[in-house]
Amino acid sequence: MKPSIPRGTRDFGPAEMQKRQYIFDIVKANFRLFGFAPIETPSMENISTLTGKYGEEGDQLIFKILNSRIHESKEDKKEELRQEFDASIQRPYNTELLTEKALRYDLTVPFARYVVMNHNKLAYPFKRYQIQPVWRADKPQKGRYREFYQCDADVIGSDSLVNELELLSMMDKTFHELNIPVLIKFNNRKILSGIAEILNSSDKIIDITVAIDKLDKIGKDGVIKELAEKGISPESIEKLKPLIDLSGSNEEKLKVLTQFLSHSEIGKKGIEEIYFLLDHLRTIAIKHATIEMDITLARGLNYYTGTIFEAKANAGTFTPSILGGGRYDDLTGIFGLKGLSGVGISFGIDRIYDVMEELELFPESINKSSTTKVLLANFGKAELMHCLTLASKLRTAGINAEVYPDVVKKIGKQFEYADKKQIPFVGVIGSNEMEKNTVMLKDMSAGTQEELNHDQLIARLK
RNA sequence: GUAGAUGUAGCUCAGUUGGUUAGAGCAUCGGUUUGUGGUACCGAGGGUCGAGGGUUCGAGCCCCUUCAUUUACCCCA
Repeated sequence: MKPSIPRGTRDFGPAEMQKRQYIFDIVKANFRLFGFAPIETPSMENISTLTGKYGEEGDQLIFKILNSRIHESKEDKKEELRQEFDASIQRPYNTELLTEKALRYDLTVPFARYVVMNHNKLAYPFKRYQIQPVWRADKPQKGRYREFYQCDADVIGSDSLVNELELLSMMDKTFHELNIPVLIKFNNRKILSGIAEILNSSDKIIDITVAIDKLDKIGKDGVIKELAEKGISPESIEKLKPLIDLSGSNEEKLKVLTQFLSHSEIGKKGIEEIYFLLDHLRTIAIKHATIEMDITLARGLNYYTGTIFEAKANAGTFTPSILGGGRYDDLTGIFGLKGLSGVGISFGIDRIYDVMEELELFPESINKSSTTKVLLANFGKAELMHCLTLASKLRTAGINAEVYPDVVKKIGKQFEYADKKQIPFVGVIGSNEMEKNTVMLKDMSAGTQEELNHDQLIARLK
């Protein structure tokens, strides 16, 4: 049998893990620096926890888990199961008779569930980070996987826009440390709601923003055509024209918007919030990222209600969104806990990896498959035991060391192993060295070697 | 869902209008070298050409079906 893995999933070898870990470490360090504490939640949730939170399209991308041991059901139940199975082939959902559990689709909804279940134990505002895989039953493509990691940081129980500022600052710092030139776009759902209010078509707001978002790709006429196809009235399209044409600096765009939304309370609130963020960007000293307001930024997840964020690499040809996030006023409400506002972001580490790979941003030092500093090569059983003692001495000194565990005919094999694993030094211990209590240390890249006693060896490798 | 591309050795891929025993590089193993890898040279093993059917004297190549992978649209990290 030829082995394979499910599509949209990947194995990660040591060399890839080294680089992935590098990203995780930087992200995690920044989460901690900004006061976020870690939690983890189960890979699977009750399906009722997840459905209805991600919009119609999102719901269909949830990976469902078939109920276990259905073969043990009583006979009358089996008939019911059969009917449900037949029915579920005809429609895009099935009941909990077949599926009670599902793999998590993101980390935000499980977080909301966690907050509700642990309400009395938490100190608000509660700041948590969470780095775990999520699963989506999407069709895989470049930069789109069925299993991928999200790195979330959310603060819940505070409606202050200072949280948004802190998150912006954290994004800037993190991407700076990763050395990724980044464009952070932000918008406010209240503005989108305002636009819908003015046009009197709140149900079409997603269609409208999606259409406007395509301006770059299909041009102004294309956008207008798409709006018409989505059932937007000609009068509304006429009204929208200044927004389609929106360009210039953040200030110029806001001026147009302010006028457009002058009769929408919620729209005006959105503008106020955006001004707050823009006014204080200087305070938080964004050093690296380009920050841009973009009223076409909509984001699919339907729980966002305020600020929304998205980041893309600002270089290269492969520029998928590598971070998303936003504010949700009432995510815990559906789980019965009202009045907790939250805001959070999610780094998409798999795409960050792909982008960094394309732009060759991984530092040389981590670009190898092993962290071993020295391999102790041996010539026989007695030498091998001697190596073990020396290895533990090296490790006590904090030097990553490994011992070649087999006694082999050709010593070259051990050098070959070190070479393949890119181990920089090989310590050779034969009977000569053992007698003198020394090591013949070879520098693998230079090809040179010198005989050292144990103290010299440690000093040399430190 | 819609459209395109690709399936040949463990991996990456060649393979001429259809014509003897299907090739290369890398990897593996052995040797040149029984105290030295990466470089060089010599040799070896390894294939139901994704699967099934059809056309033909003859199919890796043409036709049909099917499965898998992949890219784009939609949406998203």
